Amino acid sequence: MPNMIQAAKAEIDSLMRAAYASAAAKGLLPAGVELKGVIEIPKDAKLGDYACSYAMAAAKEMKQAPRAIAEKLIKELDLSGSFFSSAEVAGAGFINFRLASAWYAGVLAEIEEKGDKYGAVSVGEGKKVMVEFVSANPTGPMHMGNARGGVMGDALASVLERAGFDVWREFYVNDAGNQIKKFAESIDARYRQLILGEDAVAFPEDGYHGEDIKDIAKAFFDAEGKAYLDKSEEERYAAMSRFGLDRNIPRMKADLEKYHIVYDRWFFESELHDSGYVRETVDKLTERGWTYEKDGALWLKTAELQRKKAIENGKTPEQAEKMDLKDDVLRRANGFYTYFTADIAYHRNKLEKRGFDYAVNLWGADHHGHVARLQAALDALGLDGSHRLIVVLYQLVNLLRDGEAVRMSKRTGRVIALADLLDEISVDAARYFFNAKPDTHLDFDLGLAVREDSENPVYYIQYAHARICSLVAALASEGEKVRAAGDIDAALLDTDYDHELIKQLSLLPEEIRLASRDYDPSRINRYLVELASRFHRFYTSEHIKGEAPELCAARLKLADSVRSVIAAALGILGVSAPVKM
RNA sequence: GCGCCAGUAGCUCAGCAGGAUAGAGCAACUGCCUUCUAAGCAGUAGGCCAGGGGUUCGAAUCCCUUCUGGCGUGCCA
Repeated sequence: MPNMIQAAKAEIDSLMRAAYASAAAKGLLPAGVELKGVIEIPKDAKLGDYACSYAMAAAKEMKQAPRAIAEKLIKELDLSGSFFSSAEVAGAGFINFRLASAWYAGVLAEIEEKGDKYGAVSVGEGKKVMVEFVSANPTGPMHMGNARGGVMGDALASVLERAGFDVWREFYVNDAGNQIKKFAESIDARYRQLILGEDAVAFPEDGYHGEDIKDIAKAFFDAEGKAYLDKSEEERYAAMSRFGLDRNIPRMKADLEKYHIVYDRWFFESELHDSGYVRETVDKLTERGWTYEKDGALWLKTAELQRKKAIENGKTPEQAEKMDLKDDVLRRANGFYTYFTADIAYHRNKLEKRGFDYAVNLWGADHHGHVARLQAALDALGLDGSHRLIVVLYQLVNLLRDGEAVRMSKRTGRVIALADLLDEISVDAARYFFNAKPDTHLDFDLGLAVREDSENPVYYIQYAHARICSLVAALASEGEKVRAAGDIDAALLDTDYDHELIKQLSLLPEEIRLASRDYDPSRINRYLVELASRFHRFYTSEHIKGEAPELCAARLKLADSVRSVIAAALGILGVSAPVKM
């Protein structure tokens, strides 16, 4: 069932076609021209509620001035029984339509019918999409960038769900490879320092220097005593990395759950190695002729693949030749696979083995160099990575307090950790503020996030919701319940405030469609601020309680619809909708 | 060098599947609570959309180019 925006646009299209057929039949306009152009909502509501550019687009082919065509078409327009009360020619040849009360009533009815599912659209067609986000190294505590990625990933997943995709949330745990080796070496060094003294054991140059490593070593010592002092390096590393991961991963889960982020699965990189899937993936690339051996290592021809891709994307062969590209190592001379190789295998696992139509990843912007080559590698496997792997890059977070940069955490003397942030601000504020437009640096101001006034958009939105809840409760206690959409007279909602508010309500499905198209859930933030703003304006200028019964009922219904839509949209962002403030 | 992203009001940003006079919030000033939450509302101001070319009825939006900033360019992850 189409939403009210689609319904309005579809109706304008058919009205215009009927008008053109009629005008052509009378010989007023040349026949046989295919009508095209856009039907849109004008930026300035004074111009009209919907605008149609068909007359302008047809001007050339009809060999008439756009305004003249528009005048002829409008004479043939029959608006009776439609969603529109009037139409007029304006500007260079626009035809502007004015909505009638039946359409406004339709919006309220749709909101009532869909409830907290209002805004859902079906562009996803049930396709399976995996959203992989955060995927922080399990070798230490998470930081602000992870918080942003977590909040954005979770909100994006929700947006895609509302857009009709079959969504799966996943955390990729890098529990194999070089950094785990460093992790184990670091714990081992701290463990032995604990027993033998700090000076007796050298700490690895490129090890993890954080206090958390000492804590892990201490816990390991408490559990095992000196038993591991004399064991082989291999045994020590295996036991310590296992011990460290078993301690860190549940903490990461707990930290993310504080932000109300829950995954369908935590996928372990080691699984890909242990099952032979990484090797099998490399073999497949070799079979297809995309690898070669050099200096004892196995290489992937990523340069050639990326040039091919660049040419497909419209670059000239000369430009592609000029690109400074290098091939990548899949298997090092020491026999170990690189992180890149495991990543290729992981994405093959997503797209091929597990049958996801799309893999959406949220990465910090510093990883942007990997996007093209991972896509290229998946292309080489015949998986169309250029289209099925979508990477959303987000810039890092600058933490500010009242305009000044915050670098240190008071508690640890180090960069503020994910979990500590919630000591200062609410989950709602974190979820709202981190969900900003991904491709710009985010200045996150702790002072602003805790402010309780109009400068803080979270409170502004939540306040609108609470205001309505309190209004509904006050009227209910006087026996005035919110009526069903069919039982109010929508024609009484006839002020500009009413109309602007209802039109904003009608926009949520469109916002969700665009947010999913652009992989940008922050559209919902902006939508909510605008909705709250229009509600506050309506509320200030129009009374509800004490008005004539029918008017009171109509306005109450409108307010309650706003309440429902705010709650639904906040729900997508994972922000609460308080009943009282 | 090459690649990706960004450059719109003093600040933070919308608008970028081409449409009408380029928007909002903040900061500044002025008003509004004897009826539903003032955590709210109303009003005043600010611009060569980084520069230059092109495409067309029409460009902040598309193309080319120059400049500025961020990031990347490992047998690291």
